[in-house]
Formats: sequence, structure tokens, C-alpha cells
Amino acid sequence: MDQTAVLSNPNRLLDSLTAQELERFVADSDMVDLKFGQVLAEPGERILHVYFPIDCLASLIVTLESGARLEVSMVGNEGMVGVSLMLGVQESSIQVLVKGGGTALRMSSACFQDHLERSPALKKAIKRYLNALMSQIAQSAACAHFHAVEPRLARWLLMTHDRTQGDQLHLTHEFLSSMLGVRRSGVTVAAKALQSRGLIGYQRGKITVHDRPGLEEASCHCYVADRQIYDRMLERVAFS
Amino acid sequence: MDQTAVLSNPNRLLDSLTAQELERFVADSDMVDLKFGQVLAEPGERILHVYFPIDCLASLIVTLESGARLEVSMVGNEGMVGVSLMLGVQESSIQVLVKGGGTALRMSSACFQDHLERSPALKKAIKRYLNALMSQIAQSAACAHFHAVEPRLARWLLMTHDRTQGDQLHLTHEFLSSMLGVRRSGVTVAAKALQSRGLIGYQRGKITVHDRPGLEEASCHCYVADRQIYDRMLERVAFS
DNA sequence: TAGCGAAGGTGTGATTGCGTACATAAATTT
DNA sequence: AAATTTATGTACGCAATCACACCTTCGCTA
Repeated sequence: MDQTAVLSNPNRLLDSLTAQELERFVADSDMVDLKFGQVLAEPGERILHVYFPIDCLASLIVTLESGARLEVSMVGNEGMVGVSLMLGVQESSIQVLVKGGGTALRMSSACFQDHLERSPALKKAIKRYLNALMSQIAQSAACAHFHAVEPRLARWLLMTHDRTQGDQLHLTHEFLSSMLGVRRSGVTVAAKALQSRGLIGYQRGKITVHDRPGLEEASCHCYVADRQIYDRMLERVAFS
Repeated sequence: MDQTAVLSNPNRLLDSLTAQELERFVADSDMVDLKFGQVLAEPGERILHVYFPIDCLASLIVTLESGARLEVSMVGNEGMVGVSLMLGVQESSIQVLVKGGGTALRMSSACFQDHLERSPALKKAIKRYLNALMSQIAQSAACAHFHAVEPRLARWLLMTHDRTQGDQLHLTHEFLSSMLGVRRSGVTVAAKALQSRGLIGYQRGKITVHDRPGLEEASCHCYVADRQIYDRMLERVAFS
């Protein structure tokens, strides 16, 4: 993706920037290619860069002292990595992992903070995003606690699908299990159930979404709730 | 509690304010008495006031469409209710319930936003609080998902105890069950287990903490993790 | 002081997900 | 082509929790 493409279809948090602001923003950032598995932030470590996903996808993951892991949110081109800088906090409190390779705009922390001060539109967008993110994490907390693996898997696939181009996702059961916080074989069972109903197909780390409406049916209401959170956020940015 | 007492021992988010700032802040707010069960915010509804607990305690609660409820965070005098205003969002995304009666400083939303603009120290403190809150919600998500009822109950009691004066807590099993997101009888069993080990005592809605170190032993590591989150936040406020 | 409602104790069977273990199968390397 | 690694399928016993139900006890109020 070249500069032109970015300027015409950037990260959605940048939608409300004026052409000038956007141009400056892009000029001050690098277009980077992020690979699956890359770690963008580690709890307790300093945030050196912020990332605005364009067509990549990242996960926010909590790790307990037992080693158990759970994804609490995902970030696609509706969001950014490194929000806490906007709160004046230089260290990440959570791990951020690339789970879908692709491009992102990367900017140094200092530069980002500078842009925040200069552009009220950017600041406003990021603020709203932060609010959405928090709501979403809270929703995920309840979802992970109350809902069964199968609907959660369906939800997760939908959310991932929404944030990705194409219907193919590079995801092993092993990986999914650490996102959902369940055993690998638990994922296998749930995935088979979805597959047997024709909703998805998969083979060795490649999941294909076949029937979105069916998946929505199979997922918990949290999928809809979640979409609403981000839709409302983006609406407001647009109208403000 | 009178004005003088408040000025000498206010909510901890106000610690870093200068005497002048604090005086103005208090002058612009009301001292209110909050009762158990009072609702301070409802998802989707407008935030009319913000609250800075002095010796009361509130819960942030997510309710799913099924009616299932889960507490994702609690707010004592280390925090505030209505943070999203600092992000320019006027509606609460979560329910806030008073679970420990007491006093709080209440201020109108508009006035609060005004103070935020005027006082960099206040703004800084609230920002850091927001960051802590988000980390804490994420931690709670993993905790609720992975940990058993008994350690979670122990953790919950400790956290509540930390934010309350005295060792007596007004809490029925029914209420606890909706905080932890489990059945009422599940709480009964867990509470009995803690009681039989001499860690707590209770009778008809009154829980007494007998052995804090013992409770810490019985709770999951999340209690410590959580304390660290807020300790770090307050440290930084002090040094900044 | 009788009655009522709220709070707590207990039990039973069903279900979900865990821990573990082992088997198969597809890709990758040698 | 053989060996190895990675990914997936499956099974079994166990533990936690659920859903439901019923009983007891305490404290308030009429």
C-alpha cells in the first residue's frame, strides 16, 4: 500500500482529520509491515511507538501469574495501539500482539503526543476510542465469564472477520485457545460444531468464513453489543 | 463529615491539587450522602454528576442481555465516578451502584469539565486514574474467567475492606452473587469455607473480616496485582 | 407475640470445561 | 522418500458450577 492509498483510506481514527492534518500525520509516521506474532507492547514496558492499523489486526492480551492468557480486546483499523499515551502514561499495562499481518502507520510516542496537542480533531477521536475500548473490555469480561466456548468462538471469528480483508484467517486452534482462554481441544470441539453446521471451514491454521449470518446466529449477543460500541464511536467522530 | 475534614482528607485523586485548587473544587461541589443501592449511572444515560467518594464505595457493573451481571471494578476514595466525561463522552457506558454507603463530593458534569480545563494537576490525576481503571478492568476480566469462586470472593472482600472504614461490610450473599457473577448458593458455600477457616465471620448481611493475612492467602494473585495498579497510580501522582 | 419476608443452608442431577493422554494427518525438513 | 514437526481429532475421568428446589432461621412489624 502506497502513500496515496493511505491518504485515501487511512485508519478510521484519522477520518475526521483535515487533509492538511492527515498529510502531516502521515509524513511524520512510517508505514510498517507487521507480521503475525509480533509483539507491539509488553506490560510494564515503555511504549516507544504507537500503531494505527490499516489492514492488520492486533490483540490486547492479559496474562495472569499462572500463565493463563485471555484476549480482552482487538484492534483493527477502527483503533490504535498505545492509547495510554494520551493519558500521559508511558508504559503499557497490557500485552499487544499482532494476530493478523498487514500494514500500519507507526509513529514515535513523542511525535504522537505532539500531534495530539496540535490537532483537536485527532485528540477528540482518540478520546472517543479510549472510551469505546474501555466499554468493550468490560463487555468482554462479562462475555468470557458467562458464555460458552462455541458462541464466544463465533463472536471472535466475526469480530476478526470484520477487521480483515478476505475470508481467510490464519489461526490455529492453539492460538485461538489462548485468545478465548480455554484448552486447545475445547476449541477443536467448538470449531467442529461450527464447521458441521456449514458456518466455517478450516484446515491446518486456515479458517474460512462461509456463512456470516449463520455465525451471527451462533454467536452471543456480545457481538452485536460490541459492534454498537464502535459504530457509535465512529458516528460521533463523523458528526462532531 | 464537615468541610474541614474534607479539606484535610479528601478523595485521593485530589491529593495533588494545591490548597487553592482544592478549596475551589470543594466550593463548587456538594457533599452528599450516598445510600447502599443507589444508582449513580446507568448505561446509555447521560452523566449529570461526577462523584468523588470520600468514605463510600461504588461498583461498576456490566449487565448482559440475559440479565447476568458482573462487577468489573470498584471505586473508593482512590477513584471517581464519571471518568468518561474526561474523554468528552457524556453518557455512561456502564452501571454504577453504591455498595457501601457514605459521603462523596458531587459536582455537576459541566463544572467538572471546567475544573479539568483549569487545573492541570486534576487533569493529570484523572488521566492516571483512567489508565489504572482500564488496567484493572482487564485484570478483572481474566480473574473472573479463570479463578474459582472462593479466591475471587476473598479478593473481593479484601478490596472492599481496603476501601472501607471498619471491618463490617453490609453484604448479603445475594448481593455478592451478582458482583461475582455466580449463584447465590455458590457464594454461600465459598463464604462458609472462608468462615470455617476463621478468616471471616458473617450473619445476615453483615460480614466481618477477621484475618486479613489469611484472606490474602486465600485470594487469587489478582488482589496483589490490583493493589499494585493503584499504588503505582498514586505514587506517580505524588511525584509528578 | 405471631406472622411474614428476607437471608442463609443444603441437596441432587446436569452440564461445561479441565487435565491428560494418545492417535491421526498434513506440512516441512532432511 | 523418510523423518520430523506441527496441527487436529478424540476420549475419559474429574471438578466446578449451574439450575432448581426446599428448608431453616433471623429480625422486623403489625
